[in-house]
Amino acid sequence: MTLLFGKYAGIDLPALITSAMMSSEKIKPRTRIQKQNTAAIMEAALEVFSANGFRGSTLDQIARAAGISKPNLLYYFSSKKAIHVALLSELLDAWLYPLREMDSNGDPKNELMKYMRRKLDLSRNYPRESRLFANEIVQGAPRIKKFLKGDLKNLVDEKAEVISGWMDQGRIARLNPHHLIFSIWALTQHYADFETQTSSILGKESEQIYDDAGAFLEDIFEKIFI
Amino acid sequence: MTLLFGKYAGIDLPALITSAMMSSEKIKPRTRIQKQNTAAIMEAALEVFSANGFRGSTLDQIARAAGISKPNLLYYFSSKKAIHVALLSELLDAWLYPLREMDSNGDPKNELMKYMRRKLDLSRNYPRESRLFANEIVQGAPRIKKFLKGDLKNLVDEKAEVISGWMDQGRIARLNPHHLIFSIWALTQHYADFETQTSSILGKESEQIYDDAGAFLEDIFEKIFI
DNA sequence: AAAAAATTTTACCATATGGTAAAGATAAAC
DNA sequence: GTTTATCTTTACCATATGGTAAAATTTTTT
Repeated sequence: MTLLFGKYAGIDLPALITSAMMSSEKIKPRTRIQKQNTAAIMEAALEVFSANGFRGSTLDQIARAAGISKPNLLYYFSSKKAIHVALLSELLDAWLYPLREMDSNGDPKNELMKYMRRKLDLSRNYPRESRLFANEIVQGAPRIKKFLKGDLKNLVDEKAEVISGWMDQGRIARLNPHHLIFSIWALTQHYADFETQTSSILGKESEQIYDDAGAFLEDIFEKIFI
Repeated sequence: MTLLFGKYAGIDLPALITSAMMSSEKIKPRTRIQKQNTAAIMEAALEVFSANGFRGSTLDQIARAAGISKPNLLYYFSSKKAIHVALLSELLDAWLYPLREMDSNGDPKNELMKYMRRKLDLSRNYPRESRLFANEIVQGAPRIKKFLKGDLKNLVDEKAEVISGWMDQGRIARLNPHHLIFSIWALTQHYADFETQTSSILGKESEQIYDDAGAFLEDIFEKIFI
């Protein structure tokens, strides 16, 4: 089950699903078969793209994973690129959500901790989505540069402003607010994106690693915010 | 200039270069031409692989970047895979180096800070190497799993033991030592691997970003270690 | 049940790509 | 200067891959 068609760290996201579908290829699947097949394709594409990157993935792989033939797949999406774009645009909306939720009227430390926990939950529950994103960024974000410089930059700037305000009021330690946000991203996404590495080193179950990571991140951010 | 053929965050690494060359295709380039061409190929391959991943890169691209023909490239390396493996095995030795340098007899906070600074320097001075590594890990580390579970795990376990000792002695805050090491990796590599993202958001020069990142990381680790 | 619309399959195709064979050209050794 | 070893180019090839056309099938509508 992909992020967008399901729940999202415990929160329903019907609005996001709708907006995502609009930007997808077929403007809103009508029939039962269309709904079923596009969902299967998206799920398969997430699996394949997140594991192999865009160029490392083939239409045959995706079609096989979706349980349909390649020409049939191309009946639903006009090209390989179109599937990738559809997946990413779904993801991006969802990716912004937890940061958007950060409440300027809430308790600063509490709000930041909540954001950190949500991001870690995303890594834990949606590692494939995280890796899809990571693959795209590491390779220069050819398809989502506009998003990075637009919606993402705007939101981050806005929230950095909020955090900066909290710092001015002395309610939280003075730090570079942009880099503080980056640090939350880096520390949480690392567990999804570099899972192969952490699990190779720790030799533990994924669940145990995330529990330990959660405790560790609580510990250090507790100190950082003071 | 690649990491291995040059300097390494200010430190000469002749030993690493030698050991890396041994594991390369042609067991030690003899002639002037061989030396020149293998160097050009490695440099070109680093550029291309780090930007596009393994499957996203073509021999034609690498050959063009190296200024030679594809068949000529294959005179020096038996396959695409061989170039990739040669690049990675060069990198891995160098990658371990700063952690190996962490001295159990030094001052704990000082040693950890030094390690953090070196890792950030690596991101700053060798972002392509960092992205080559990131590409490989994100996609499940098909070619270096053995390294992760072997040399890397051993070294990390050993150093985690050292850090744990420091914590036992109360010379540094009690934290999960493995995750502490991961946090240094995550926070420093993020600036190389996700450079597209950070620069899109900040809209600043890379040098400025790294200066700010350095100051930020000093700030937070100062707190974390207490 | 017939007609219309939607879906799936079969049979292809053009291009890209990793790789090879062998002849030709250079450079090094004697 | 000739021989030998190294290096480079030309001409290929087999396979993989993204994508298309059109017939065949299934589903929906009337």
